[in-house]
Amino acid sequence: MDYGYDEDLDEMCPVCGDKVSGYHYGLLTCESCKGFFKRTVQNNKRYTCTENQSCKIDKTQRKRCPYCRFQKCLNVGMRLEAVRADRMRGGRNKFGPMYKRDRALKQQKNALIRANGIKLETVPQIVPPAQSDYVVSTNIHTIHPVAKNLPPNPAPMTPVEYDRGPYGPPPLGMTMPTHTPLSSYHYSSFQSRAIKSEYPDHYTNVHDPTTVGTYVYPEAYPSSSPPDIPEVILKLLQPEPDEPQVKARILSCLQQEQNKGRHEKLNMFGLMCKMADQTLFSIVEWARSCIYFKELEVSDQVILLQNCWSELLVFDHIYRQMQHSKENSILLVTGQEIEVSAISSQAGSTLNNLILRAQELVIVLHSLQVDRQEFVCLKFLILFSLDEKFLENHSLAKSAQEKVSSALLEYTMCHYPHCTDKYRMLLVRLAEIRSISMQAEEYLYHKHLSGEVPCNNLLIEMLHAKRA
DNA sequence: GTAGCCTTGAGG
DNA sequence: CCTCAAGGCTAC
Repeated sequence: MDYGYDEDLDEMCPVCGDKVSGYHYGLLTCESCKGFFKRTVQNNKRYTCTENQSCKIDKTQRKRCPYCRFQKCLNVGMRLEAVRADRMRGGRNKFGPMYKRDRALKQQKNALIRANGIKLETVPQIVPPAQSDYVVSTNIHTIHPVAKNLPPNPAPMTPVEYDRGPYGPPPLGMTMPTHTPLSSYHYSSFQSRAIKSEYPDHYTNVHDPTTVGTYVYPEAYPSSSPPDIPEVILKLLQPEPDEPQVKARILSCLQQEQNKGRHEKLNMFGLMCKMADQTLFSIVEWARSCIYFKELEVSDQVILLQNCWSELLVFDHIYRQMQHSKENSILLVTGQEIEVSAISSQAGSTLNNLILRAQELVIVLHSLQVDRQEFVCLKFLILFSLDEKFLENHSLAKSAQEKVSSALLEYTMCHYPHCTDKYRMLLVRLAEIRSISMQAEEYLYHKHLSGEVPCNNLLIEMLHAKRA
């Protein structure tokens, strides 16, 4: 049957621009990128980029940086699942119907061009897994969670999702060449954070707060009587970003995104990624103007941020929900509200579990009456959660961490005398934030591998940096 | 390691 | 049968 295949073959490989030789691993690519992708996945190869992970990949330079080439393969939508774990030759895989549909679309487009001489928008190569949890309105102000009644997907195959893909759970060994097992994760040695399991044994691993109080901190209280709020905390409060300003900036950024061409528009999940991406920019800005942190060498700043970016995002989310004070809905950084029930009916089990865990933590922290002063301290302690090796060589960071810990202890004892163990209870919760953020990273990584995270996303850069 | 060509084999 | 997207082979 003629699918207009000749026209397809005139196309350029989305990875390197070379001539396409057919559908390979989910989309039309050239023979060399097909082979490269196969070798990489089959042999579980791990590359590193000697530049800054943004090398240009074209026909002449594609050999120079396999790291960026493979990233581009994933970004344009090549599918790890299409590389067979059993190496069986021949036959057909489940992408067949998708390829067929894509051909039909292209044929339709070509027929229209021939008939009308109209130059149409490019028909995208196989719509990347667009199974959105939500239907995205064209206007960011009117994002609404929508039930299943909307767009019936004409594709015979539902797109792959981490939670409930059509092939069952993804064969991790095969599909995640850069996967780092959670168990090999570096845990901080810092006080309550010296926790080995994902679900920490609360309290048993917690540093005795009384010993923290024995530190001497000449800078913290320079004058006679202790002030109402320790000076360190006052300094931590200063670089706090202006909420409305951040809100406006992110909102306008998302609006800009939605005003792009039709095919570049993001689905709900994509928008959420963009939102988190922009929030992360604000977090980095905050860190850079943060006392002690700004005095560190840039390379050390990078190490710290790479270590804790997802925790800071989770904590930012949680603190927003604490102020929001509505158990049944989630407040976004843009000021929009989404009903939890609407999310849970649409999202997969992993995302639901993440939201649930975060909401539970919101309740706990709410009952602990965490205030803004404590919030900034905890944020700082997350930022300075270091592993043993780092700590040994960075006395400045170590003393900063101790100063803030001490200030937090003083503050809680002074302002919440009825809640005798508040300091320790707060630190214990940092471990839960760590655990949630790690689960979130895994989730995001799977979403990224299935091509659902928009390109040029800081979150993904951070993920890769951490896994490298 | 790369990339062009070859072989395979389920599904149409 | 034929198709074509998998994996395999091998000169470079």
